[in-house]
Amino acid sequence: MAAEEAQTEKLIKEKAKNLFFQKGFLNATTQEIADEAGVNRALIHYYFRSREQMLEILLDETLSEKKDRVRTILSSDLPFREKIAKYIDVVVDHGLKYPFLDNFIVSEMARRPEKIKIFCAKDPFRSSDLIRSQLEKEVSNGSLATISAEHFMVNLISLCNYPLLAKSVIQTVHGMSDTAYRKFLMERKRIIYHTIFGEEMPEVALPDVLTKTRS
Amino acid sequence: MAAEEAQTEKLIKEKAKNLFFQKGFLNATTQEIADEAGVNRALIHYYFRSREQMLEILLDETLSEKKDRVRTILSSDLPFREKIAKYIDVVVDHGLKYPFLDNFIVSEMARRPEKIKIFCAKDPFRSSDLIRSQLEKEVSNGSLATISAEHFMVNLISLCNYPLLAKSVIQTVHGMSDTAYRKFLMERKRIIYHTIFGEEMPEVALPDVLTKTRS
DNA sequence: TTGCGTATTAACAAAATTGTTAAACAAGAA
DNA sequence: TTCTTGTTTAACAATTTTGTTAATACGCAA
Repeated sequence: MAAEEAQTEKLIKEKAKNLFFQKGFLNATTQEIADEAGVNRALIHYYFRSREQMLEILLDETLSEKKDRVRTILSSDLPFREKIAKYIDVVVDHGLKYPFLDNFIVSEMARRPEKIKIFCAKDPFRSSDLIRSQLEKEVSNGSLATISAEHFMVNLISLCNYPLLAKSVIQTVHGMSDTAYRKFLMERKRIIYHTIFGEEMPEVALPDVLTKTRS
Repeated sequence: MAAEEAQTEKLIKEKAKNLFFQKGFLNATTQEIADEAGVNRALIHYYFRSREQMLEILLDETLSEKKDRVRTILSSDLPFREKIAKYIDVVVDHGLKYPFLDNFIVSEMARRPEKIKIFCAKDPFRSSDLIRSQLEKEVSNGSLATISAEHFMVNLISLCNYPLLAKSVIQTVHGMSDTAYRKFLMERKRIIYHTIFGEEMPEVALPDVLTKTRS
C-alpha cells in the first residue's frame, strides 16, 4: 500500500497542478480536474474531502518546493553575484513549469486574506533578509549602487516572474511559438543579471544553460 | 436622458471595476457586484445583458484608457530618458488604482484565448516598436548598454507592474500599511529608472512626485 | 390627471457546481 | 471460495449562480 496505491492521488494532484499553475485555469472545476486525470469526480472528494482542501494541499506543496529551492540558494555561502545568478536560473526554470503560480497566489490572497498563513506564517523567511548583509557589503564596497535589500529583491523577483506570468500575453503580442518563448526566457536570464548588476553575467554562472535551452 | 440617466450604469461599472481590478476578486459574482453598487442584481442584466458582456466592456474600457495614456507618451517626441520616466510615472500611478488589471487579463486569456482580440487585434501597437528606433540610437550612442527593444520593454514593464500585482503579498510579508506600500511604490519610480539606466533619475522628470506622495 | 417610456424590483427558472451515499469492483488474506 | 479492505463509480441532493419575466415605481409630456 506504500508506493503504488498513491498513484491515483498523485495523478490527480499532478493534473490539477497543471490546470491551476501551468495552464492558468484559476477556477478549474472539480469536473475539469477529474476529466484531465481521467477519473471519476467523486475520487477528488474521496482523496481530498473538498475542493478547498485540495487547493490548500496543491498550493502548499508547490510553493514550499519552490521556497525550499530559493532558500537553499539564498542562504548558501556563495559569492553574492553567483548566488543571484543561481537564483535567476532556478526561479525562471521553475516558473517555466508553473508560470501561473504567482497569479494563483495573488488571486487567492485577495479572496481569502486569512490564508496568508499557508505560505507566510509557516516558514517566515524573507528573501530580502537572507541577502541583506551580503548586499550591504557590496554597496559599501562600491561594487553595487546604493539600494535597499527590499528594493533589490523586488527588482529581482519582478524581472524573473513577470515575464512568466505574462507568458500568454507576450506570446500573443509577439507571435512567439512555445519554443521561441522558451528561448526568449533563457536569454532573459542573462538580461536580468545584466540589468541588476550593469555588467555581463559570467559564463561559469550557468554552466548548464545550453543543455537546458536545447531540451 | 443624456448625462444623468447613465448614472446607475456608470455606478455599476465603477463598482465592478473596483471589485475586479482593484480588490482582485477575479470571479466576483453578479450578486456581489450588485451589492457593491447597492442595486438589484437584475439591473446588471438590464444594462449589460450578461455577465460576460459586462466583463468585456469593463476590460475594454479600462485597458484602452491605459493603453491610450501609454501610447501618447511612447509616441511623443520627448527625449528617450524623459519618455521612459514619464512611462514609469503613469504606469505605476495607474497600477495603484487597478493593481489587479494584469492579473485579470492573464487569467482571462488563459480561459478564453479567442478574446485576445479585445486588446490585441484591436489597436495593434506594440510598445517595443514605438521605442525601437530611439532605443537603438541610444545603444549606438553608447549611452545605453546593448539590449533589444523587446527585452528593454519587458524589463520596464516587469519592474513597473509586478510590484503592483503582488501588492497583497508585499504588504503582508513586510507588514506594510496601505500608505507605507504607496510610499514604497513612489520610491520605486526612481529605483526603476536607476535600474534601467544605471544612473539617477533627474529631479525634473517627476515634478509632481511630492504632491502625489502626499495625497 | 392620464399616458407612456424608462428604470427597478421580486419571483421564478435553468444551469452549473459541489458534496454525499450506497452500491459495484478489485485484490489479497483467511 | 469467502471475507475483508480499499478503490471507484453512478446517482442523488443541496447550493450557488446566472439569466428571464412580469409586475411595479418613477418621471415627464400631453
